[in-house]
Amino acid sequence: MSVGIRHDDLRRRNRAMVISAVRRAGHPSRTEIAATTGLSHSTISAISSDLIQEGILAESRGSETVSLKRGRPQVGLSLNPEAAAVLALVLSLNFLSVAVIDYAGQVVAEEQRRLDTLTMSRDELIGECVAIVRRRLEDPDLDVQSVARIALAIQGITDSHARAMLWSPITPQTNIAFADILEDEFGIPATMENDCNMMAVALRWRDPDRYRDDFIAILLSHGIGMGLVLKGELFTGTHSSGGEFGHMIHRPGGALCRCGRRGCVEAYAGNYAIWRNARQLSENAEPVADVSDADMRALAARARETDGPEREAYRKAGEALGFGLGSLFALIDPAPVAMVGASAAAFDLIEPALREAIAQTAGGQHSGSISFDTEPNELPLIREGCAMRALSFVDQEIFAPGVQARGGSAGKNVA
Amino acid sequence: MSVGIRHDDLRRRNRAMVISAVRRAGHPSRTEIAATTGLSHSTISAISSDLIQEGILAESRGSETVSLKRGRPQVGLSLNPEAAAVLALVLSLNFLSVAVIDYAGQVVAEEQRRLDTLTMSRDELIGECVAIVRRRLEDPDLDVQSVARIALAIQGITDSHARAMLWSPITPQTNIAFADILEDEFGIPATMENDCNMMAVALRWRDPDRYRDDFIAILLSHGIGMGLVLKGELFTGTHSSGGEFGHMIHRPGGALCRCGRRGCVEAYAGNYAIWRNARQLSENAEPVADVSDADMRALAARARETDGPEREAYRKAGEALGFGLGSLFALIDPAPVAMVGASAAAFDLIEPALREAIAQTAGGQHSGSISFDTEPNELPLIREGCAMRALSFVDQEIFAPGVQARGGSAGKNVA
DNA sequence: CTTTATTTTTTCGAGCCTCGAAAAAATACT
DNA sequence: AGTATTTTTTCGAGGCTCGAAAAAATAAAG
Repeated sequence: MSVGIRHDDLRRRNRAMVISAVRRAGHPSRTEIAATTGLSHSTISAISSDLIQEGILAESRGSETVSLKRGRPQVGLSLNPEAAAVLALVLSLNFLSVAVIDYAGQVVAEEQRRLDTLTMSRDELIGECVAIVRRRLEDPDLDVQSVARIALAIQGITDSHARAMLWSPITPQTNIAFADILEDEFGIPATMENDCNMMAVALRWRDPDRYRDDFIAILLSHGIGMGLVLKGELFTGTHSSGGEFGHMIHRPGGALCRCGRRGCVEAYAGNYAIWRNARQLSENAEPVADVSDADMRALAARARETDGPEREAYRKAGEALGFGLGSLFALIDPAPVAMVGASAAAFDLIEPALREAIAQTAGGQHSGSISFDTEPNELPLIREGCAMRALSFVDQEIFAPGVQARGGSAGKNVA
Repeated sequence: MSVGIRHDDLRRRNRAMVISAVRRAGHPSRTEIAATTGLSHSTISAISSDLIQEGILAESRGSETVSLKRGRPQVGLSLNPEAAAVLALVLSLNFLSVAVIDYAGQVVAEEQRRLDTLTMSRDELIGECVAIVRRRLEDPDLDVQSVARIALAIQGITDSHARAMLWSPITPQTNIAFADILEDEFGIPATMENDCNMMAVALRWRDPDRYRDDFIAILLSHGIGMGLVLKGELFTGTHSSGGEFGHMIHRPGGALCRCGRRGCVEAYAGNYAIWRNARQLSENAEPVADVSDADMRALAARARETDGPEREAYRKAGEALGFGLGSLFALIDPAPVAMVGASAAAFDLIEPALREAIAQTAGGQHSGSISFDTEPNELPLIREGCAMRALSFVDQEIFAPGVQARGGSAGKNVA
C-alpha cells in the first residue's frame, strides 16, 4: 500500500526534480527549470542555491551565452562533473568492459578484457568482475570517495530487484548475486541490470523525441533479447527482468532453441538459428555456441546475392520476429521498434517477411505505420544505459535522499 | 515529464490516502489509519475531522465495537453512503445492465435488459444506454445531484484514455465514444472500460490476499479476454485497453478466428472454437455467432464421459491457452491466474493440456506452482469492478480535487 | 553617456501543512 | 473511587512553497 506523503518528502522530491531537469536539458536557466517543473521561481531559486552550495550543480556562466534578447541574461545551470562518479560494467559473451563516468555523464576512463565466459568457473567470473572494478578504483586519477554507484549489465535474466543474475547464455553458472558481491567488496551501492533494458534506457536518452513513453528495443544477436518501455517506465517481469521476447513461442513443438525448449522465436531468429537454417541443417540440430560476426556478414551477403537457403533462413527469421511482434502488439499495441545488434545490419533481409507476418496478426492493423530503426552496435548503447541508470540513482538517492532505499527495483524510473 | 509537487498537493494526496484507507479497511480507527498511511496521528485527526464535517466520512460508533482492551475505545470511521452515488453499466452480448451504487459501495438499485446487440444500429445501441441511465436517474428515490460518476464496461477494445469503444465482438459498430456521449447527455463524468480489466479490478477488491500486485484474469467465454494487473497497476496498451491475450498467435496460419485472422489463441479456446472442433468441422469453418451456455455444458459433459472429439476439442483449447500463457509468462513471469466465465466450469477438461503446454515454455520452470482459480460467473465481477473503479475516481477527484483532471487514463491506479 | 525598458533572479512575508509533545477523553481494572 | 491504559485532540514549532516586490543585469533609445 502506498504510504502518505510526509512534509519533508516535498523538498526531497522537488530537489530530485530539479536535478533531473538539469540532467535532461543540459544547461537550463532557473526560469526554464521553473517552466518545466511547474514550480515557482522562488522555489527553484532556493533549491538551486542549495544544490550549488553543496557542489552538485554549478553555474555555467559566460561560455556560449550569446544573449540576443535584452534584459538580464539567463545563467545556465549544469551538473558539477566532480560531484560524483559511477562505474558502468558490461559483461557479455567472452567480453568484459568497464567505464568510469563523471557526474555530468562524461567517460573519464575505460578498460576492456577478453574472457572465455563459457568455460570460466563461478569464482573466476566473479573474480574478473571484482578485479576490473578494483583496478579502476585504484587509478590515482580517480577520487575513490566520489564513486557513488556501480551498474553491471549482463546478457541474460536478472531478478526484478536488480540484485542478481539468474540465468545467462554466456555462462553455465546461474544465480550469481553480483550486486551484493560488489557492494560487499567495495562498499559502493551496485545494481545488476539486464543488457537489453539498458539499451532501452540509452535509446531514451539519445533520442527522446523518437523513444519517449512507449517503445521496443530488440537485440538481434546470437540470441534475441528485448528492452521495453511502456508509459515511460522500463518494463520488467514480476520476479525477473522479464521481457524474454526471444522465448515467446513461435511454433509449438518447433525448432530446438538454445534454452532447450522448442519453437521459441529465438530458435528461428537468433544467429545460430539463421546459421542452422542457412546450412539446411535439421531444426533439431544442436545450436552452435557462437557464430562470428564475419560469418554472419558473409551469410547476409550470400542471401542478398542469390535466392538460396541463406535468403530463406532470413525469411524464416523475419517470420518468427513478425509473429512474435504481432503477439506482443496484441498485448501492448504497436510501438516504435529499434533493432539493435550485428544482425540489425541484415534487417533488409528480415523486414519483408517480418512485415508480411505482422500483417497477419492483431497488431497488423497499422502494420504499415510501424517504424523500424536499426543500430548495429549494441555495446556502446548498453554501456551508456548503464551509466545513465547509475547516475539517475545517484540523482535520486544520494542528492535527494530518503525517497527510495538502496538498490531500487529495476522497474521504476527509467534511468 | 513529471511535474513538481506543489504545497497544496500535499493535503490533497493525503486526503485521498485517508479516504482510500477507509474504503479498503471498512471501519478503521484513526489510529489504524495513521499506522497504514505512515502519517502522524495529528494529521489523520485533522484530515478526518475535515472529511466528517464535509459529510464524506462518518463515525460509526457503538455498533459492534466490543472493546476488549481497556483504554479509550477506538471509534471506527466509515464512508458516508449518502456522500455520492455512481452508476455501473455493463454492456455485453445481447445484454445491458446498470446498477446504482452508493458511496459506501452498496447496490441501491439495478435494472437489466435483453437486447439484440449484433443487429442493432449505432444509434439504437447508444439510445439504449442513454435510456437506461436516464431511467435510473429519474428514480425518485435517487438524489440526482449525488451521482458523481458513470462507468461503462464493454466486451471489446477500448481506447487507453477510457473514452471510447474502438471495436467489440458484440456489435458490428466501431468507434463509439460512449464516455463523451454520456457526459454530454447527463453532465456526469463517465469512463469507458474494458470488461476484463474490470474483472481484474473486482478480483483485487474481493480477495486482496490472493490478487494483489501481479495477477491475470482470463475470461473463457465465446471469445477470450484478459485483464492484467502488474506491479499493482492495471495493465493497458499504449493506445487501447490492450491485453488482447485471445489474439496472440498460437499457430501461424492456423485456425480461423472470429477476428478474421488465423491461428489466434481464441480460434482454439473460444467457445465457438471448442464447438467447431467438437463437431469435427474444418478449422476454416466460419465461427458461429453464439453457443448457448447449455450447449457448452452438454459438450463438457460429453467430454467428461467419453474420449471423443469433444474431449479433444477441450484438449486443443488447453494447449492453445497453455502456449499463450507460456508466451505471456516469458514477458511478465508467472503470476496467479483466475479463469472466469462459463467455460471456467469446464476447466477440469482444459487444465491437463494447459499445464502440459506451459511446461514446454519459458514460463514452465515453475509450472507446477502456478495456481489457477475458477469463477464461472463473470457478470457480477464486471459490475463490481465498474463500481469500484467509479468510486475510486470519486475518491480521488471529487473529494480530493486537483490530483488528476477528468477522465483519467485507464492505466493508472487500479480502482 | 545616461536613461528607459526588459528579463532574470533573489528576497521576504504570508499561508499551509505535518509533526511531536502534552493534554483531554473515555474506558477497564483494582 | 482511584489508577492505568489507550485513543483522540490541541497547540506551538518548524519547513516548505508561493506571490509580490525588489534587486540585478543587460539591450535599446535618446
